[in-house]
Amino acid sequence: MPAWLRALPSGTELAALATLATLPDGAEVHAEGAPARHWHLVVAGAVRLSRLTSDGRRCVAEFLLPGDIFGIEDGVVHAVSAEAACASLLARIPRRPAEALAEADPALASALRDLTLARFAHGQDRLLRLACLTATERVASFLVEMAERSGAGDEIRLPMGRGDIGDHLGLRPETVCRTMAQLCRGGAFAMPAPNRILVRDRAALEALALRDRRPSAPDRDWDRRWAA
Amino acid sequence: MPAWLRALPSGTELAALATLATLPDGAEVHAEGAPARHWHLVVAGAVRLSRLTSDGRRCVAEFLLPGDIFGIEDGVVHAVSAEAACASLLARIPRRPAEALAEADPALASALRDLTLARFAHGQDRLLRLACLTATERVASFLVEMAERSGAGDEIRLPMGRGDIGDHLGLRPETVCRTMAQLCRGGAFAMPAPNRILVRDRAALEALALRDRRPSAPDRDWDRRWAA
DNA sequence: CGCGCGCTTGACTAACTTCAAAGATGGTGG
DNA sequence: CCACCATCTTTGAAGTTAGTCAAGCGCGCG
Repeated sequence: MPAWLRALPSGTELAALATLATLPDGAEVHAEGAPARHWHLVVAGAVRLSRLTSDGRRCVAEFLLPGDIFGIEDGVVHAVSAEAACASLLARIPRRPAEALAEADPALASALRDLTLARFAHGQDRLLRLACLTATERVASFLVEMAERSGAGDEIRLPMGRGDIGDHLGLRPETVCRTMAQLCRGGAFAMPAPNRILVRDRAALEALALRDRRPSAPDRDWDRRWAA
Repeated sequence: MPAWLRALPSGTELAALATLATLPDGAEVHAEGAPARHWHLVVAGAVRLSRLTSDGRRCVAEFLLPGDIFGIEDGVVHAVSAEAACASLLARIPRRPAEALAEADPALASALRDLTLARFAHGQDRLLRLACLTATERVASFLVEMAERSGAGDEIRLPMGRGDIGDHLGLRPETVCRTMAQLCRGGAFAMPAPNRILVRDRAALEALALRDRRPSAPDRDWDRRWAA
C-alpha cells in the first residue's frame, strides 16, 4: 500500500482502485462544471482549485499539497476547476467504487466528513483574510499557513508561482513580490530562491498574520430570552 | 404547523421541538466558540454570521433571511458568532432531538445535506467576489443576490445597516454609501429609503455583478493522461 | 421637541494597481 | 555542454481606487 494512503481508513482498498498520473505544470485535472467522476489525491507537487469571472479574472480558492484529497463532490459536477500548480504526481480514484467503500466503512465515511468540515472552516478563514486583512497581513498569513501545512520546520516551499499566490490572496503578482521583499528586508525570513523561504522570526510573521479571536465564554444570558 | 417549517420534510415534528424568541437589533444569538446545542431558523428579520480578527475587525460571512436555517454544526461548538442584524423573530430547535429526527427521516437528512452543499457553493461565490471584484461590482452583486433571495419582484429590502454590508463585502460603510449613490444616479435603481431599493435596470445591475463563467465542455483529453 | 445614531457627502491620504523595463531561471536545441 | 529564448520574478514610477477623517443631514426614539 502506498505511503500516501496509509493515513486513511480502508487505505488498502482505496489504493487498489487508484491509478497514477504525472502532470506537467499547468495541466488541467478537471474543468469547472465537468462531470465529477473521480476523486483525486496529491502524491507530489501541488494543485490549485480556481474559478474565473466572465471576463477572465481568476480566484484560486485553495491549494492542495501532497496528502490532500480533492474532487469529492456531493453534486454531479465539479464546482471548481483544478490544475497542476507545478509538475505533479496525482492518484485518481473512481467515484462510484470509492463511495461504495465509504458506505461500507463508517470509519472512512467519518474521515471524509471531517475532511469536508475542515475544508469549510478553512474557507471561513480565507473569507476573513480577504475581507479584513491588508496586503502585508494576507501574505504573512499565507506563509504561516504554508509553514503549518508543509510542517518542515523553518523552511517553507512554495510550489506555486507569484501569480497563483496573488490570485489566491486577491493581490497582483507585483504586490506579492514587493510585500515578500519587504518582509524579507524586515528580517522575518530569508529567501534563497523565489520558491524557498527560511523563517527567521516566526513570532513576527504570526503577529502580522492576525488570526481571529476565539471567544470561548459561554453565553449565560441566552436561555433567558426564550419562552418555555 | 407554522408556515416557516412547511418547506422541510418532517416539518411538523421539527415544529413541535421549536420555541420562539423576539430579538432586538444587535442581540447575540450565539458566540463564536459557544457550544452548539441548538439549530435556529429565521422567521422574520435577519441574522448575520460573523467573525472577528484579534484587533476587532469584523467579517460578516453570511446574512440569513426568513426561511433560512443556521447553527447546524458537525463540530461541538459554533464556528461563527450570530447576531440579529435588525429586530427579528427566531425559532430555536434543540440539537439532539432534531438530529435524531434527521436520522430517522432520510428525506430530512437529505434536505439538510443539500442545504450544507448549497451553503458551501455560496461560500465559493463570496470568495470570488472578495478576491476579484471592484467595489462597484461587489455592491451590484450583493444587490442582485438580495433581489434573488427576497424574490419580491423589483423591490429589495435591506434589513441590515451599511456597516454590516461593508463588513460583508470587505468595504467601509462610506464606500458602500458612495457606491450605492452612484449606481442610483446611474439609473440602475431608485432608493426611496436607505433600506429600500427599487430596481429600474436589472440588466445593468447584473452586468456589473459579473458572475463566474461556467465552462461545460467535457474534458475529452483527460483519460489519455492516465495509465491503465 | 430635542437628542442620538446611522446615513450621506466632501476633501484628502494611503494602499494597491498599472505600466514599463531590467534581472533571474530553466528548458531546448544546436 | 553551452547558448539562447521564453517565462517568471523583481524593481521603479505614475496612476487609481478605496480608506480616513470630518462635518452635515435625516429619521426614529425617548
